[in-house]
Amino acid sequence: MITIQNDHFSVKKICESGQCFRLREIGEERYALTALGHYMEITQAGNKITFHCSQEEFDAVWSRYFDMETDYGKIISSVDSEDTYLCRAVVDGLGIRILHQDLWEMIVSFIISQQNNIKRIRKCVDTLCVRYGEKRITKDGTSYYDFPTAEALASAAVDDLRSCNLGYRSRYIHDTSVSVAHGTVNLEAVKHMEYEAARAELMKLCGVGVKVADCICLFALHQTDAFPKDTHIHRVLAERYPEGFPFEKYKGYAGILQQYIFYYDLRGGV
DNA sequence: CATCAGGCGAGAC
DNA sequence: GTCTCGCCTGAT
Repeated sequence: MITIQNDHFSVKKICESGQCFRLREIGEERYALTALGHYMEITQAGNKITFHCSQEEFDAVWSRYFDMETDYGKIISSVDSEDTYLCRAVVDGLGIRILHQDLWEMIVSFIISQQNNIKRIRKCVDTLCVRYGEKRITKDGTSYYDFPTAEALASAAVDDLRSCNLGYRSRYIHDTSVSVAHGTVNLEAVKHMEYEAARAELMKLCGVGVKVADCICLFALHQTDAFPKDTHIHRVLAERYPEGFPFEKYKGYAGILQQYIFYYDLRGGV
């Protein structure tokens, strides 16, 4: 178990920002994360974060997952001081990070996310994991489920998926799982593509449109130019940036700012 | 009882 | 290319 101090790391805000549906609060300042075939608990008091894992596991798995190489202070200080809305958003979201999550998991999660709310998205994802994921048990006896593989989901009947309360997204998940399991869309290749190519390739998947593809690019491929525009972002851009959002000022990381704006708006920021 | 939640696909034009 | 419409389900 290792403890670090970092002003730009808030498990709570990462959890609330809705990019990861398998990070959940399990107690006072205590969180459980299931990702990349691992389970880990995290506790945080102020800027002190404790990862309940070995140093080796942290270095091998979580350091990259939590994007520890990126200097979020630098990003925040680069915000135009005259852009008072964006300044308020980044201050409110201090501690948010863009995770490096699993590509397949993000594809399925964000197909589920359309016309859906975070609470129900979590429930749907959990159900899929319990029904189709591998069950595992940690050294201290905590059981958890891996995210199901494309093959596992592809072999499920659409009606079985429907009974996971996926609604009309059941067919999308089924068709997409088949495409990936059969290699019609090669995810290993997608991982090595540039942003535009990856986005276009992902949109070949059923249920993946512009917005979902951008979420996948941002949260799995760490393509920080990707700027997912959902209904919240559309409204904020129309209200706050009638002349257009200044993408040229934030080339290479506008997507990270999108996440601050999304989180700020979600919490009722004005 | 309506409406809506981090859209998308299909069909019309 | 752009527009419209219908869509599962649960929360409010």
